[in-house]
Amino acid sequence: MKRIEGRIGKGNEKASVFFQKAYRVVSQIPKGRVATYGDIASALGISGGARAVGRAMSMNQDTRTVPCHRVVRSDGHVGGYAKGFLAKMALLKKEGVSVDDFNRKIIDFETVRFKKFRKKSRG
DNA sequence: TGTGTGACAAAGC
DNA sequence: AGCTTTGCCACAC
Repeated sequence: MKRIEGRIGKGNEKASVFFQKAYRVVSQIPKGRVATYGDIASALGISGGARAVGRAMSMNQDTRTVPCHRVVRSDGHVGGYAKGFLAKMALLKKEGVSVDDFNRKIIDFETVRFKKFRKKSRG
């Protein structure tokens, strides 16, 4: 966990353990795939704590350490982004995820949806 | 200890 | 199909 711990320290020293775990789960999302806040929360062990996850994402300023842009809403909406949903859609499209610029929603959401999270990074 | 907030989620109209 | 309301969690004051 120290790996991320150091990264988070980059202006986010207030990050709690819960946040660090959230970042770790999000970082598990492979390229070209997306996940929902609820799934992230569930992976962390808190079902219904989607909002808490959202907070963790918002708190994260290092978009390079954590691919928070791969986290979208359960309804397929791209959701928000520290840099703006525009940047979020751009990143997703660059990775191969089809996004609707008009409705700002993920195309084939259920297809690119990644929910094969693991509780421990040890595999 | 209690209240307010936020990149959410599900239900109701 | 779209908006509004309520519920949830963890954090900050």
